[in-house]
Amino acid sequence: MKYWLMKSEPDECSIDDVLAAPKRLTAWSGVRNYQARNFMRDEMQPGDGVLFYHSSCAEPGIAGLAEVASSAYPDASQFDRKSPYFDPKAKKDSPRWFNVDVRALRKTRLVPLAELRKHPPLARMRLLRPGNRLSITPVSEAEWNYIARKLL
DNA sequence: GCCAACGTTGGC
DNA sequence: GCCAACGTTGGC
Repeated sequence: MKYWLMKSEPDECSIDDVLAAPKRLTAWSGVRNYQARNFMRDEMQPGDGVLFYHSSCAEPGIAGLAEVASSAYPDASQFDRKSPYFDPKAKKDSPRWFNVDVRALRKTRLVPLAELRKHPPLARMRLLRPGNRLSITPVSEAEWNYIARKLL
């Protein structure tokens, strides 16, 4: 069992949106970064823990808890000409992009990015590294436990 | 809206 | 395989 932090823009898909969705599930499609793709395709397992993070908004931070709900499968949006995530180089028989399904578990209080930075045990979190832009980052078990017990 | 950091593209 | 140009991310 592993732990992850996954960023979503709340204007596009907030924790409330996923909680309100059928079965509280959403396909985590649209990821177009190879490192993030590889995490989903190669390392994620159903049941892995997910910190649901709101990015590119007034108050960026952790907004909820979720879990990985499927193994990875080809991202449908890469083949959809009308989608902003359409990729003309992707082929049906050799997809470039993959995604997992994510199930929302519950909303938490909003733990702002600025607050996360104040906690020394979290100083090495991938999310907090200078210049980090990855939309999916691994979270260590120690980081996960600290956040779950002390910050949520 | 700005801008720094980063990833990708494509010419050579 | 290098690297400049370009596009994107995302906090502020």
